Amino acid sequence: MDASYTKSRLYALRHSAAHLMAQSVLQLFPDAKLTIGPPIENGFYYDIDFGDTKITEEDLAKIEEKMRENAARDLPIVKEVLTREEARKRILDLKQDPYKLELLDDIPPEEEISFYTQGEFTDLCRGPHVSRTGEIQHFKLLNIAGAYWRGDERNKMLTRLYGTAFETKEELEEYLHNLEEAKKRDHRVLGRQLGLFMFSPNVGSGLPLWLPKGAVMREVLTDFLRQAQLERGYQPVVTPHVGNAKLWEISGHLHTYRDKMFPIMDDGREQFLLKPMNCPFHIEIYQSELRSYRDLPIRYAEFGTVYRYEQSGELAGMLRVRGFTQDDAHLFVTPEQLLDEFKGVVDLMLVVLDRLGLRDYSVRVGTRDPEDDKYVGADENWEQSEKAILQACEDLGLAYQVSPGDAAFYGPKLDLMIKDALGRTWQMGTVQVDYNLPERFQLEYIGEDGKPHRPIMIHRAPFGSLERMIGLLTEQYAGAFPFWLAPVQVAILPIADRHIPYAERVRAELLAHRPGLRIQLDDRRLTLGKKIAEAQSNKVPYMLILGDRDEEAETVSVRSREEGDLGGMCVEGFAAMLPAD
RNA sequence: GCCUUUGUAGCUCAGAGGUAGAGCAUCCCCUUGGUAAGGGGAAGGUCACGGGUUCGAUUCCCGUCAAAGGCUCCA
Repeated sequence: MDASYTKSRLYALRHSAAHLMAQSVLQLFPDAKLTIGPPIENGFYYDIDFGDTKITEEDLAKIEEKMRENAARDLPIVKEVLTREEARKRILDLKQDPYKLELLDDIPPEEEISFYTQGEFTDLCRGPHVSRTGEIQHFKLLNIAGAYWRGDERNKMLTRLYGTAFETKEELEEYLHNLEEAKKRDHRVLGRQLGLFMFSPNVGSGLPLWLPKGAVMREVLTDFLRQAQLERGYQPVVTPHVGNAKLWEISGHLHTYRDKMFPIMDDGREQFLLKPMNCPFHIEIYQSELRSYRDLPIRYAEFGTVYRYEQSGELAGMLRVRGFTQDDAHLFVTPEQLLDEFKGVVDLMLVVLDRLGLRDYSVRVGTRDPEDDKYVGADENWEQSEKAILQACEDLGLAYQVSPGDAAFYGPKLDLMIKDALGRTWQMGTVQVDYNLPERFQLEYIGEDGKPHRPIMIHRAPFGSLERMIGLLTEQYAGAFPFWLAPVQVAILPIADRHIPYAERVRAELLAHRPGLRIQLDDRRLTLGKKIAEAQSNKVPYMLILGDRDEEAETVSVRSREEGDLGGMCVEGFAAMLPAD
């Protein structure tokens, strides 16, 4: 949230709406305990402990009704500053312990302690608020969710009530309308409509099945990246989906990552794991020979499918699945090469983003959370690698934000973050510096001095995963993919059966001009309008309509997805007007 | 995993304590057509699965599975 929002009247209005909701909740459920209730990007929420009472959507409607009554009372909202002792007493009087007392204890000594009161309702709160409840006119409660106290799953689960509020009725209605519109761009809806991918309960939760058109998109994307990587000195490798559990014991995954892995397979002699990451395999390849400093950097790339046993409640269409293909690579570099190689990777990521037409992304540098002990490796290595990442960002002029606690357990990283149709942020591409695995696997190269040295690893995936990337691209483009990515690029629509032979000729000629062009010839006996409607809803970039007139003149009638009827032209002319790639 | 919600034909959805309907898609027939859906007919459902209440459950209750929105965690 940017500063202009947090200082805006809208922000205060939503904050006050949260209070209005809390007031109404206490009228209906006097034993409820309030915790925190802030404004958020598109509205507000309040986390409330309802004890053993289950809150349902019917209650939400009642609460909203009560809110309208309290707004109509047009109560003044009054601020009051208390001392810490007075505040403690007030909270106990209001029966809002223990949560509010905990919050009170967190307020630093130099900060003032304020309460806001409207009618019989008083809440510990930093403010600011609007001046009267009557100002809160255009709001709606949206949904109920569970949320852990202080965001920690070891704590009690509270009930979170979400709502939104706006200055005007029009803005509220527009927001609700946009929510509906966003649902139409949902990749799960479009994925089915466009025949890209599916899930089947018979296969398993979070395990996608790629349909022919989605599989084509995967190939287009991998071909593109494979080429870009070849140009940058990457070498392809291929490794299995399963491997001996010992590998992950050495890597530390079994210790740190166990609950994210599918259960161990045990044949009584050996134990195997479905790989959650490709790194140990690439490391084995690195170690298959004695390496010289002259060999480095080594860049092993693999479109590797990995399996992670994500919590069931976390799965989200293609954006979070349990089996996915990373456009993975591991770079083995000397300390002197680290910065340049890191920059090279980020540069490749920017090329990829540009190609995909993704402009609206943010860069997050994930560093260690000093409070957390999940991280492995020496402090000086962490410091060095965090420094290298920040240096690379500076050198490349990237706008980034540092996010403590978002590092991988083995090293800091740089992530590309992109929003989906519903405004949720997802991590896409990632680059991670790793001193830990080289240590654990005792990786070495022989340096100029003839002595063994330890390389540094860089893990990186510009797409992140094909699943997430294609899911996200589907939402970004609302299914109308750019020409080079469209699963079907040209639909040939003969008007009547007698035009099919001509359609076949046109297809052959078009392929001669543009080898590999993805053409679909619709030779079904349907009306032209029907064929166009179908091709249009499948978002095919170009349609070629072929009837008597075209056959006679040796032309094709072109219809574009965006611009409609473009008129007749010869096949060569059409081939020439197609986008270059 | 936890909280809330949902699960009816391939898809989108309607329905009610007494044994289920529409549109689209599918199949057949007619239509050979010029820029977003020609006409007619047929077929298609253990109402997610398993228990319970009831004379009777797809409908009410419990459990399981799956999905959605959150929370915690990650490409």
